[in-house]
Amino acid sequence: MDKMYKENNLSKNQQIIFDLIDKSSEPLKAYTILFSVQKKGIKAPPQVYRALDKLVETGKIHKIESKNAFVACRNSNCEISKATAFSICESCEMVDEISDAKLTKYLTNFSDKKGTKYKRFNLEFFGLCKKCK
Amino acid sequence: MDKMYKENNLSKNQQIIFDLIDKSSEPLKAYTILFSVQKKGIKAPPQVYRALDKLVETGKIHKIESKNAFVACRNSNCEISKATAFSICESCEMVDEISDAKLTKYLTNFSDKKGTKYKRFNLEFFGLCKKCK
DNA sequence: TTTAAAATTGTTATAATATAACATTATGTA
DNA sequence: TACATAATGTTATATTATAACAATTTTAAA
Repeated sequence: MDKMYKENNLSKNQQIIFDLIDKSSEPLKAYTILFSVQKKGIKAPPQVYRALDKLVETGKIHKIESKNAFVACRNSNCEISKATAFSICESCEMVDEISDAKLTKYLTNFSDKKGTKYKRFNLEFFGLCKKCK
Repeated sequence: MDKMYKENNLSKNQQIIFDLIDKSSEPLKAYTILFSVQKKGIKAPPQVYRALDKLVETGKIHKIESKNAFVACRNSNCEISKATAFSICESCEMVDEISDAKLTKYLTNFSDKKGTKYKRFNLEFFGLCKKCK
């Protein structure tokens, strides 16, 4: 097969899975992804999980830990997932990535009582979205 | 059996499982808990998960979402888990609950660009703990 | 341009995490 | 008491994730 993934940095499976997540209006779970991409030849869980791992690692997607689901990164400032924040609707399950420079700065600079700073954080806010209120 | 759990508000299984988590120096996973309490008559996953659910609901423990593991609440100010923050060591897996009034206030009052406030948040900081640095 | 290392893929099996469903017993309260 | 609610016990199964190994593709260095 011709060098299929030179100009961008995603491999075939990574691209297929990223496109799916990127187009989705809601977080996608690994097995939902698996079922969706079986017609494209991705047939087994490890293929999905490996692509997901790589996409998380490179900051193209984020894992919503409380939901075991994945969303495309919408925040060019999250610096490869060192500083992620999300709002999650408890009713409709909608997830939005929060891009708030002040919040990022506050948390990135946060140090605990012993003066320890952290390399990375993940913040999940829960409530009702506009629609569900 | 005599009313075994009147004076406190935990049932037998809940108490057994809470005690185990409370004494642990590290987050415990559901199946680790299951193996530990089998000699006490708790034999099946649903018994563990039900107790965990209740303990989370009542704020006695918290779930560390990035690890699928549980720690006892060390922060009387988290108000039944409406405002939780943890520091997590990426090397030794140690988890500490952060009790920081300013941080709690900042995040509790946080509203996004549309002015939406949230009911609850969970924040996980990652880095190296004192020992591992 | 070979060629070797690294990354990616394909595949089977299985591990780890979590819940459904239903019967039974214990507890709190009218 | 007696009823409702909460908790328990049990079996089965659903969901999420990784181990292990073989093969292919890509990258980059010699």
